[in-house]
Amino acid sequence: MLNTYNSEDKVLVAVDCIIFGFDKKDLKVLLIKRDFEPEKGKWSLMGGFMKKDETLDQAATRVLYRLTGLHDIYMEQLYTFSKVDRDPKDRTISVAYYALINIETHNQELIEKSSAKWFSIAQAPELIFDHTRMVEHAISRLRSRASTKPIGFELLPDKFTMKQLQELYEAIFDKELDKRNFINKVNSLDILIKLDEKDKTSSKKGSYLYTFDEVKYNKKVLDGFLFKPVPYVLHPNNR
Amino acid sequence: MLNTYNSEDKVLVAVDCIIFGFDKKDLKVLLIKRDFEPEKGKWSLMGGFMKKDETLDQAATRVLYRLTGLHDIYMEQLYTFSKVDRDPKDRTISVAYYALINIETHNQELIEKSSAKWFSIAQAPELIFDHTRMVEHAISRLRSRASTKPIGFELLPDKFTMKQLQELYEAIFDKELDKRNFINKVNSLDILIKLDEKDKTSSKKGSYLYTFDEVKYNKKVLDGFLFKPVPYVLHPNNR
DNA sequence: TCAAAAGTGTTCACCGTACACCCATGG
DNA sequence: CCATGGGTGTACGGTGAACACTTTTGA
Repeated sequence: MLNTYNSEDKVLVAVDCIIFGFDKKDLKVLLIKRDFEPEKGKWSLMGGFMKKDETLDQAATRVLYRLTGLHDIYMEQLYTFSKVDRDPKDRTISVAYYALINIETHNQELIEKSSAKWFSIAQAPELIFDHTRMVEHAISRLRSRASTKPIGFELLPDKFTMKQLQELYEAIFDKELDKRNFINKVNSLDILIKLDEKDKTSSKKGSYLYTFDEVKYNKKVLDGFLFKPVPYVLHPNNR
Repeated sequence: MLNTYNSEDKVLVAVDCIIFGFDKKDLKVLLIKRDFEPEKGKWSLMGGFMKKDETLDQAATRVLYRLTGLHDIYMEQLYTFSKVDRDPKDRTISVAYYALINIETHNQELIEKSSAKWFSIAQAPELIFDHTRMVEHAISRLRSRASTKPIGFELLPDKFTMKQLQELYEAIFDKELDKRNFINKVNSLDILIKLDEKDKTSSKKGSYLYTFDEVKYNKKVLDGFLFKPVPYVLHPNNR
């Protein structure tokens, strides 16, 4: 019988998190030096195993909290990796999640305690198992998301300059953008609030600070701006 | 210790397949009437459990073959569902796959033996567990794929008319399209071969049959048409 | 000869892109 | 007063969307 619940086929389900941050001009990933076997001493993504009484989202949230001390992180399931020998110690599958955090707000102590470190994407070391593929996958996803929705506010401080926002997009797409076109585009979206404050750290004139207007943004998402993301709903009257 | 390989947390990993087909003017899903517990007698997706010595892709391929008798099916991993009580019998997680098949080529006997049936999307019955959500998710993904790559040739017979191709897109997006714009667009992609044959079943004049030009298509995918799908590769010199 | 489906082009609005100069200020 | 980064507008080409009439042929 093919549909039996055969407990011999039970496996461990790992959750691995690709944690993105942005600092100055660089898109970064948070990696840890493993202090346990297998592959002790090598760099890897932050991960853990899903417990029998939690969902994958809960497991990912738990892992992220353990490393960063942050709740309410922007997080999304990516893909499930299942090569039979991906983990030499035991048969596992791993569900990859990616997360976007403001690099200034996380808990520095926790990170040090976990021997974690931020790496610029281009300078990331080789990772254990299939973790390098996971990071590549996450960057692709981050790019396609950033093309359709204004992502990235999660990665910046509350107040930021247009320059910073532009540099973030340049880092995500690894491509230089035209200043005027970028600003025109962002302004046409009408989701930023221009503050009266200026940031004078990088020039004599100073540049205006902006914040993200969540109310307008949420309204736009519902109305479907950029693409219209028509979700398909079956049995809409019966949910 | 948080990173232990604790075998108490091992779970069964299901694979559920959303199998799409296209017939006349309707996008369809293949569903089975369960002849086993739990939820015996109800409609569900075709599924099975991943074995300890196979990958998820292999499990999905096996499940699809069991139901359709087909190899080399277009298939893609969708998302992993993990609500703790999603399956009342035992703790499981389920990795959803969607597949596109030509509705004329599958093995009719196998389908009947599995008490499976094709349903138009709009008339699909309520499904067990979280399967309805899986189908919704699959349709959303199918739409976003169909917006970026010409998908759909998998769903049509080898030779097809422009009308059929248009009706397929209309079914996927649940939206009427303009005949002239559609044809112009498809022709500008330059991935079809116009045959000398005509299909006379639906009109006196007859309409030309086309086939999909795989060589040109693959070349275009590599060159990146529509979107440029810049995949991100870490350590490109070291793979 | 006529009903029924197939086939075929043009116009217009909008969006993405390329591109260069003046402004404000602290040192 | 000048060097440094900040801020601003326009012109052009290409793409997506709207739109209607002629052709073929079997009944």
